[in-house]
Amino acid sequence: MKRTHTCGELRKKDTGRKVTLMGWVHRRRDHGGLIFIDLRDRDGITQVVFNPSIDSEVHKCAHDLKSEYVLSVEGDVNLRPEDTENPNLSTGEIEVIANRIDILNSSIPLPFIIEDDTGVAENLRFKYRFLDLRRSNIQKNLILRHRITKAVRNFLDSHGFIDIETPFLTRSTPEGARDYLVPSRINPGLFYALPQSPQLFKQLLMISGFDKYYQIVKCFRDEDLRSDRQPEFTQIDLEMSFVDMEDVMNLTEELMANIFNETKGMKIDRPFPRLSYQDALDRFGTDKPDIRYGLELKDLTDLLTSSGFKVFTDAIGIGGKVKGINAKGLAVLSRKEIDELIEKSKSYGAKGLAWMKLTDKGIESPITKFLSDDSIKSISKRLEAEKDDLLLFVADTLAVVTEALGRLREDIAEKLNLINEQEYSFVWIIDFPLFEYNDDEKRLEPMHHPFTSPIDEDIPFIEPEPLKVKAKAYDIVLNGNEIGGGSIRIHRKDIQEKMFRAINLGEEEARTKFGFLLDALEYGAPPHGGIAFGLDRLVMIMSGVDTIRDIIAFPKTQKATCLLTNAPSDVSKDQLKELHIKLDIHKI
RNA sequence: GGGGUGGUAGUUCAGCCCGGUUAGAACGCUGGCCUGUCAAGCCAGAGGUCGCGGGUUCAAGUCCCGUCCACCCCGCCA
Repeated sequence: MKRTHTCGELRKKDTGRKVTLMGWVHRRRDHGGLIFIDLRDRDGITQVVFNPSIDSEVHKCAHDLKSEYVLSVEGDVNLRPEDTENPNLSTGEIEVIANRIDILNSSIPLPFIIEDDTGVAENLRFKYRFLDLRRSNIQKNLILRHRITKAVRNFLDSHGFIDIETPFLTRSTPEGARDYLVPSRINPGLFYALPQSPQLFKQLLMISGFDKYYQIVKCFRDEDLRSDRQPEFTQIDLEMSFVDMEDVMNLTEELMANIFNETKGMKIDRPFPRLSYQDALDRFGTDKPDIRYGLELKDLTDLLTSSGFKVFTDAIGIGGKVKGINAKGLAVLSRKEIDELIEKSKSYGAKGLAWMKLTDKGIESPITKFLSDDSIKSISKRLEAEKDDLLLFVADTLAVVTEALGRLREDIAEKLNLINEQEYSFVWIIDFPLFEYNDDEKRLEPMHHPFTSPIDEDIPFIEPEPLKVKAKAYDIVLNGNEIGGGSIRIHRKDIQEKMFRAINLGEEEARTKFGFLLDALEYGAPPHGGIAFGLDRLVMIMSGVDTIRDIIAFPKTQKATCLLTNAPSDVSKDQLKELHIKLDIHKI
């Protein structure tokens, strides 16, 4: 009992061969006489024909087959009769005339049909994920994922990187996301934390002299979920010694080009364009811009300081800004559609959205009466407005204007169909500030993480003017998704201490939390830096799906539960006792 | 923690605004007919805790309140 071929393999040239196929009954078409079975495995579908005049016993057996029965079928490869070929199947020129059938297993009726374009609710799919994963488009995604990680390993191996595992049971770190904790049975009252990333370990490996390290590794963050965020996710993590930013960025570009070439046969243009953090915000309203389309934000503040429109002048008066975008050709929008845009802008934090239509009848707008002809002209010029365009304006604090217009820009790109789904457009974001001010907690925080190196010439300003200091950090953005980020690290103890002082991390606290790193920095730490990529997001984009749940075999729901296994679950009193844990749950 | 969408047959949905007959459709399932289909076709049939709890009413799938689940978003995610 051995299969000779998979269900996606047989072609015209195999005509006449005796073959054995194994797979699942995908579909049955019973004509009373002839019975057709689509036999499916992960490789494809082959039509099997049961003809009563060839073997009545086998034909009778085929009569009882149901969806998802598992079969072994022996038969002859037959060139399909003229006009019965199926161009939708890779095996569509042939069929297998069965002369023997073994039912390897039966199946009870399914909760849903196994088909690519399923309309089935996700909660049902996740409860029966083992059936959901039989769908070929999900299998395709996971196979692409496999090919991507294989390409990554081949590439990094050939460039001298060594795959080293780092612990999952490690210590909690003070900053960053909430940790997943694991109680220690042997050390009552103490906890491990699952790593949010292998950051500190990979730096230690550099200090150990491994020079080039990589790992494709699970990371854990106990934060709320989104369509592109799961509590456990996978990073392609790498670190190199004796390098500067250019080396890491160059290697990254080569790696990405290699992945696309190996898995999709696509050439990726290099070098990737670069945007400073500030330019990204100014021009696109986000630090992860989708640069497949224009629709850039333009600052109009200088043109409107003395306009007669109170909404604009009031915002400018308190130090705010007025910015606009040109929704090319959208003057056709109805009043109702514009109202929808206004509603959207409000949900993005703006107080309102001013607009101006350029029609063949002239300018149509509720605000022109407050503006002089000159300022209308200069606004139009700056936004490169032409007939049929729709101009949109937001006036508020810079942060609100940026956020609202940045997100409106994405909505409009979608409305205007400006997004080419076949295009993959990388961009580097650089020149990040080293620190940002946390308004809620009234303190300075590292923008990236506390081990990020400042640029050399800014080192003297770390303490006197920390917000002016730029970091040796870089994010890589693909089609509007942040897919990776990294930095050159601090390798000198004195600078690391300055950094901790700047974020008000006391010497004692720093010692407790990172003493091992500070110690290690004193024993000849080489200059080093690296980057980590979100594998799930990369695979999601390359698969053309819009949630990472579709490229993870067993994903969790938005409440971080697994509908298949029902995790998380109760544990026994004994288990808790052994861990010295008492529950204290506040019910409403 | 907050805002939004959805939950009716195994599945996908209609019915809900405007309460009132036996809650419908398609697909799937079961049985029958059928020798070139590939979403096979034709005929017949079975199948419902209208998410759950409470309220209003002569009467609730439909109105009101609460709650659970899934999804989208904000906060959060160095």
